[in-house]
Amino acid sequence: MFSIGELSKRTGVKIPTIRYYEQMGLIDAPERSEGNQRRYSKEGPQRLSFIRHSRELGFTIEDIKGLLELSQHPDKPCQDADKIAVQRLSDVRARIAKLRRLERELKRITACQADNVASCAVIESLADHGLCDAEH
Amino acid sequence: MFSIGELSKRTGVKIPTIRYYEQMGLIDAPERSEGNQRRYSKEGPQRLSFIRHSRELGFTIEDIKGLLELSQHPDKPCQDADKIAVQRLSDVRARIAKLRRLERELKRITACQADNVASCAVIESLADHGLCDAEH
DNA sequence: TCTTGAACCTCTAGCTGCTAGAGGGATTAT
DNA sequence: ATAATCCCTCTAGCAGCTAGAGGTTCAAGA
Repeated sequence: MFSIGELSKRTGVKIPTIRYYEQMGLIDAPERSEGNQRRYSKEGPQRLSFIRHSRELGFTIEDIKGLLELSQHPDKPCQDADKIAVQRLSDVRARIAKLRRLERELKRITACQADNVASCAVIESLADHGLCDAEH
Repeated sequence: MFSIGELSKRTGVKIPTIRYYEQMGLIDAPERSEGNQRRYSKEGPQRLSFIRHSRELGFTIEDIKGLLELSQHPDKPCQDADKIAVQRLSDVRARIAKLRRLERELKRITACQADNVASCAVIESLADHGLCDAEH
């Protein structure tokens, strides 16, 4: 049995965020002390770490709800979980591709040698999308 | 002189977004018709395209304010503009690096061959951060 | 000229995923 | 017993829009 502050320290999830997750239904409302303070058992950190890790990987709250639901039913086929992860993977790849294009353009832009804004590549490039290498 | 709908079509920026930019001070409040509707002149699309392009490159509204300010003063040195762009470039690179790590982990996770959730790598990996290749 | 329907207006509230603060009560160590 | 530190709920705020309500204006056809 430990407090929310303790749970926060163990998992690296901030206190208001823990309460937020509780409100969003990601974690069950824990028991309370006499004085109405949250008291977590040892399952607390596990579930919260799962959530934290998933969030770091970019899963949405809704995704995580689905994954948690699944993990409560160990006999279900894991295709659903896989589907969510595959979707995430393709999101991530798309974002990487897009950022690479941006990187290329920003690199070009920042190679600016002009002395003043009138002929500055940064401003010019932003004004004229037609100069871009790629679409975005 | 054209309407906000026309401006929206020409620039690809949605109507409420244009009004939002006006409110945020990115674009000047345009003239109005007799009946209080916005009427833009040919400078409208230029500035808005600049903004749109900048947003696509991930510049914040505040960044763009700075860049627009600069572009109004063509005799200023362009170091400031360059600084903003360089900062963006390093942001983008950091984001790419982070996403690459996520991609690697998701790829590993989605190679799940199990039949049911009990031994599914997706769930397991998310539960146990210790299995990660990298930090995040 | 009148009428219709599309486009426009302002204002408010909602989205995601938290985070910060106010104003108060509980717990813990000394 | 008291002080320091924690915790409680509730509300509001962040970015960058987006959606809706409820009402007005515009432009084109009859």
